[in-house]
Amino acid sequence: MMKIYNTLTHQKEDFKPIEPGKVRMYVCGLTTYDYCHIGHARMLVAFDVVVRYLRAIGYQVTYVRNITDIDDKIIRRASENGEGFGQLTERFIRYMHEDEAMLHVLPPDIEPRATGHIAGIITMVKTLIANGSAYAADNGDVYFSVPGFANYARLSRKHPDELLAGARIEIDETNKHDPRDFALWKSAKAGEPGWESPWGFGRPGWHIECSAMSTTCLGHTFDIHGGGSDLMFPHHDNEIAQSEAATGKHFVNLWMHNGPVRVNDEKMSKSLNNFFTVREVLKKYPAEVIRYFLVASHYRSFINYSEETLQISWDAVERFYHALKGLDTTGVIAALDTGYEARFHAAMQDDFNTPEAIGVLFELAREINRLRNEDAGKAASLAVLLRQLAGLLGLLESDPAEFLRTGSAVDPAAVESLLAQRLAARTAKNWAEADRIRDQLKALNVVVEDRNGVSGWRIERPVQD
RNA sequence: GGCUGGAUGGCAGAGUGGCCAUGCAGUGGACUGCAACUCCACGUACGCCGGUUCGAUUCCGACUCCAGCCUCCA
Repeated sequence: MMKIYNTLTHQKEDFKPIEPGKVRMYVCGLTTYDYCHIGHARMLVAFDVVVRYLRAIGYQVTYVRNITDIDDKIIRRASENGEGFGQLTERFIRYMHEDEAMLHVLPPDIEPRATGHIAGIITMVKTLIANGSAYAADNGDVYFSVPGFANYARLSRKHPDELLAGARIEIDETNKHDPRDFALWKSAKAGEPGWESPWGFGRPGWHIECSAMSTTCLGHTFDIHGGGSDLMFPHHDNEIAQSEAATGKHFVNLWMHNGPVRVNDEKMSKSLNNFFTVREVLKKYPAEVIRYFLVASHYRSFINYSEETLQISWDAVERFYHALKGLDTTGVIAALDTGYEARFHAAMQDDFNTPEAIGVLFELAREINRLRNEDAGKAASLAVLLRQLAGLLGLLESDPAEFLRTGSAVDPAAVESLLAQRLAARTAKNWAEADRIRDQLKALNVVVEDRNGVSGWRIERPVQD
């Protein structure tokens, strides 16, 4: 039985989808006006693992992840660049898809864009006005009326009075009846893009798009809603308020939130401008190392991005590939009765405990190393199992020898030629010559590994400061 | 101030009422011509103070410290 932590109830719950065997899941995606950073990558990978795993244990998953392709930041950035907002978002959507592919994140089944759902958003806002949950201000803005919604902010467990006391009242919020009210529709200022609506030319507020897109794609009530923990308040609380006020139905059964990424033990955020983009990180580390780093901690805890943690991740991934290297797994069936598989699944079914699952994979790797000389067949079948299980995390999808030569600028043929000369020297017991060739290779960052009379090689990876 | 979460061995990071996480680094040994890779062995880890218990790092209570959210954010 799959157990998943529900942010709404603050406990792990047995996972029971509304429709047996099927899972309807919505995750808040990106606002596309800049490159993806490592925090985005964490969200993408965390829910990628959720989807992969739920599918692996037999669920038919409909995974929806939206794109916010119209909002204030997009408008500002486009205007700074002197380009249309659509030009800007198209470009960064393309970059996002490239980054996803690099990180082995499978695409969602449906990837709705806010600008593609304007009609649905307007319909929902109309409904909210009609039933008294929202009101149009004189300037063409439409606000959701928070005081009218019982149990507001039950996800973040904030008290209404304290929100009132702490609310920041700004100049453009003077049209609100209550400081906690939030915009469903924003009227366009001169020169801003927008759409015609019953309240004039304007654009949707941020929160309403997710309510409209999720209910359009998945129905009034669905199984899982995910996103970064920083979205819990106000975004997700507002989604709940809007959706339930509009449909009268319970919105979502299970809320999942991934933890934040910190950089050198400091909060990483747009405002501090200390974020690393996926692209720059990919220049320093192989994609699988980044992915390992992201799943080696539990998805709900915070993780710290630093050169040290990434180096440790690299070591770990190399260890796996050393275990897989040189085993002929073509046509081999995975070992079935090992216990490793059961332990791996037990960890994963306990709220996707990937660190514990990975611990099991390391034990499996050691077993492979132990067996490889005495029983190559069994070692190969365990290697197939290792690959299968790691595959559920989106890991170990590369060729071992190739991975161990990541970033190599040397010519493989030249290396092989030197290795052949060295083998001749070794056969003749000319150790001085053999060592000289090995030193020569070392100068090229090539490390020689002799095993069972066969000389393999790998690249000594760069160590960052 | 309110809400939420955290404090585990040199570092990273799971977990459990009594016995092993796991990875990296370290020490000793095996393998190797020497290395590398690999294997074996080793480390009196659970913030502080009380309580429950035969027994608590694990449960309960107080305390200290840290972080996230309450403003755009994955």
